[in-house]
Amino acid sequence: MEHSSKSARQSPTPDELAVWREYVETAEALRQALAAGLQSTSGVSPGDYAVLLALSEAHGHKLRSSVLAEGIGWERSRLSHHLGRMENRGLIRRRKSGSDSRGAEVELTDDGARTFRASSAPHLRLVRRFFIDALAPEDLEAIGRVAKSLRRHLNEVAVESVSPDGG
Amino acid sequence: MEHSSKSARQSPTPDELAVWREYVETAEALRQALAAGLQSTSGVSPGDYAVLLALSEAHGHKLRSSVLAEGIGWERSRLSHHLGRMENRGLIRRRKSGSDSRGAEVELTDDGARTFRASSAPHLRLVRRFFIDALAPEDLEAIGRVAKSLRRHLNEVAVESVSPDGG
DNA sequence: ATTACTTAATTGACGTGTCAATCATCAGCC
DNA sequence: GGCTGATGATTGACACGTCAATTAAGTAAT
Repeated sequence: MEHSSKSARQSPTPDELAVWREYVETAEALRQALAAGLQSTSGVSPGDYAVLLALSEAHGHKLRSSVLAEGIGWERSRLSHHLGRMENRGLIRRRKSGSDSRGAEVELTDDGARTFRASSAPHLRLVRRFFIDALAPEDLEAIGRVAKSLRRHLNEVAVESVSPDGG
Repeated sequence: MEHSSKSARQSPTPDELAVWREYVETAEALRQALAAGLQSTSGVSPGDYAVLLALSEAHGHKLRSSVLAEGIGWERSRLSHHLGRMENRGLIRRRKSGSDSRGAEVELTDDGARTFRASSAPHLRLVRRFFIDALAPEDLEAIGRVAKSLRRHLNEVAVESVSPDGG
């Protein structure tokens, strides 16, 4: 392997790093702007929104805890903590599942359903204003394509990191 | 204003929404992968890293608290909490500033400097592996360009949101 | 049926982030 | 000096996220 050849380089070049920083800071700003909007228009957090959305789309407005976790890509424990908080606010309800009584069924309350309906439209408007409206159609297409490929790459490389020669 | 004309539409189309979701999930996965890598290789969080980096680059390895906050784009209170934790771990030190004794000077300890040196290379390697290596050069360029424009747009629109007709 | 293993979910501890309230100091003014 | 208002930073309360440990219930082997 050649020293200083492109494939042997381990750290990003200054130019690459600049793009990385630009990306990270923008992603963070976007995340925060959306979270603030959601909070101020409807009093829900992004986490609340994800849970309410998934339950709203589910048959009978209820899901097994594990299925819900899988669906929104959360760790079990994170979901458990979050559901506890949402249950205290009356947005959802938990009950033991009939078929497998280890499992819990998470169910949207009427209040939760109402809250989701109220938060959805303002949230989507903000997604449009903050994200879609900023982008030319070809940029939007490019983002979708690049994000998909980034994610695939990330999964591949993440596997390596667990194996002996990975880090 | 025409109903259902493009400019009057408020919510994203399903296609636009799909790109948005792809983007959000990828950004989140990337964030998390980097954080986990940083944690496991050097025992520092992304927040720690940001603070250590800024102080490492500062003259005399020290900065006014407010300057540091500005530099890394954090709220004062967030920084204050974080510095408290870092001070407990011996990574930084705080002392009253001479010129304006409201202000605090934040100073990197030797241990903090060592920790940053140890964490920097592995972190940059991961940035390369997870981000740069996944992208064709023209994609990287596109990301930089799009991120910049997104951020500009976000700042403009955020201002409107504070004014009477904004939300 | 008891033992052992696995799986579903919760819990506790602790680091992180935000908001509002507070404390201390500085600057201008009388 | 002694107000007053702005500014730098901290604090407390509470929501959020991760990790490791735990509880509870299902499954398999003997």
